[in-house]
Amino acid sequence: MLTISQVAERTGLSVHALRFYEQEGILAHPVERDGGGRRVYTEEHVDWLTMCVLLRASGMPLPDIRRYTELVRQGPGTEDERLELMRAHQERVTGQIDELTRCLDLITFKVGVYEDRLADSPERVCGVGRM
Amino acid sequence: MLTISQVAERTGLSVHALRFYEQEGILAHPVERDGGGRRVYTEEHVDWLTMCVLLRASGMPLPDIRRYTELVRQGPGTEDERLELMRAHQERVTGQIDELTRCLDLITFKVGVYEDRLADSPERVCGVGRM
DNA sequence: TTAGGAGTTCGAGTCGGCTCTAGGTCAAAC
DNA sequence: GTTTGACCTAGAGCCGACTCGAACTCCTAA
Repeated sequence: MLTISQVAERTGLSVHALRFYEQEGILAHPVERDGGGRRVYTEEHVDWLTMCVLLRASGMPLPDIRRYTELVRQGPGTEDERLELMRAHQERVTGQIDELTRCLDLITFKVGVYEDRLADSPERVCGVGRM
Repeated sequence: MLTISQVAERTGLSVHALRFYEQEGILAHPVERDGGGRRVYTEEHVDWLTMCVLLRASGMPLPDIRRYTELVRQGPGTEDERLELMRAHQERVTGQIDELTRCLDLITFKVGVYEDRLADSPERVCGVGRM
């Protein structure tokens, strides 16, 4: 039994984002309301949202997360599509990691270049200049 | 001596993006114009832009790339700030890779879960259901 | 009983990074 | 000589994922 701000704190999402996610259908189980119409969350919601945060952090777009959420809501029998979704995302993420690793190589090379240049001539720099 | 569309093809940027980048000050050397006012690029531009594409692909924001470009334009004496910029970006990228790797662990776990579930009961799926 | 704080809805605004459109110029091919 | 296609500028539009604001309702505690 958690308030929206407690869930915000636990998940790292803002209260605005939490309402937005709910409206976007990014919750596997509906959020109850108390007498005054306020949202009442459970630990299950926190768990689900925590996973959503991870999916988002790895670049899964909201429409995909919504689709996945729908499949989970529909219950058993949708495992094949869930697997498909996750596999596709898995590939995207490995691809991203690969690309970032390639970029990192260049960046690390650049860092090395500047370190050397500055080590050689700490006062008046006289390197190649370009790039 | 290259036209904008040739540069677009070589760098993977659109012609729109190339004009936009120029306007944003993302070119270490100015682009010349022919008699008709058309941009004339050189291989050096392609090299520079290729690096910019890599920096963008690794999430460096345009303002940072612009700053880096300015420093290179200013020539020798700015190496310390260039190094600082690249080091900061290097850290961001390694951080990103770490985070993505953590996310990938969850995703791979999920994929495993669904593979097992589907392998156990290819016809009528009777798994736990939640998530 | 009233002030404060946390919650509500709905809709508008923001931001980065392009992308696209309109309206025009120019050189070459037909 | 006109049509085609690539180029130009300036500025508007788009997209995703929030973020923020206004105007309101509650509950609680002084």
